[in-house]
Amino acid sequence: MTDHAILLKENGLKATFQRMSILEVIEKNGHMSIEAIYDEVFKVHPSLSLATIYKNIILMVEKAVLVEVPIAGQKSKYELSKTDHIHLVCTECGDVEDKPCLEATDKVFNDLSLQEHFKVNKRQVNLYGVCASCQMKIAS
Amino acid sequence: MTDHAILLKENGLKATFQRMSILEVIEKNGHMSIEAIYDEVFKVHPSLSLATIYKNIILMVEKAVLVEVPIAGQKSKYELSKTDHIHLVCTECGDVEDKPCLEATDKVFNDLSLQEHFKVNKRQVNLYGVCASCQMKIAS
DNA sequence: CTGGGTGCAAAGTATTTGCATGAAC
DNA sequence: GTTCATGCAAATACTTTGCACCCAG
Repeated sequence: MTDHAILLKENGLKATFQRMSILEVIEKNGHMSIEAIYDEVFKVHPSLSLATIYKNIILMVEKAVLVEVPIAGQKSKYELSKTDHIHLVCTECGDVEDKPCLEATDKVFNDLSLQEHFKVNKRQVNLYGVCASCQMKIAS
Repeated sequence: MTDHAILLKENGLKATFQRMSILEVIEKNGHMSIEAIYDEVFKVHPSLSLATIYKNIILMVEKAVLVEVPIAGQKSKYELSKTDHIHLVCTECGDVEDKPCLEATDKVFNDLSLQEHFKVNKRQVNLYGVCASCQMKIAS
């Protein structure tokens, strides 16, 4: 049984071929929009319908198998749940990279949580800018 | 001439009644979805069309009069451009509060910008949790 | 005046739903 | 076998566009 099958089972979901394919393409690409997931999964399983993608993304986000990454100026992308990190969003090509979350920020956010009578459960940090590869394209 | 009119002019936009109304309701409410903006502006100016809201939001985001605030599990909200801050997003009622951005995080992000060959232009920090007022509702 | 802005209605996308069929366990 | 998931097609919701008319500068 594959890791993805186990992950699904642990969350009370049947390990269908469709779900496994979705998790595979997201794992391979890191962060993907619904449309991009569909295009990729379609290559492997052409009969898979877009409705199935929608239903499963919603379900897997509810079960916390996936996380929605909302991004200014784009449709949301989805990633596998993993330890906290920062998103570097390139405003030229739209790509998203992960950076480890630094301890310093951890502490700041935790303090804030205590101060504010606001019980923080999750955080999302997006830094928007231009990635190395797009900087080079622009320069040339 | 009002502040909003000046703000629009400075960015090369005519100060129409519609645009002024949009800015007013956003200023009053802090963070609003397209739908919410429409509902509020409609009260003042019932002939205003949703298409006009869309056209103007897009325009004002381009001109940096407004900022899109993308939020997991909701449609994006829009706020007036202002100094950097953190968003506390309540996952119960959907409301968004601002908190000043702490110097400590500032420094961390700036350092990261230098390290990473990634030119950061803008940042967005969302902390998701339960606001004080919803915590009380849940408890009772 | 005149150019840009608005409102309307229609077109285009994106997302959700209901239901008959099919697959996982 | 049962239960839950899928695929399809239709419905709904969201967003954009084109164009005739109107208003701010």
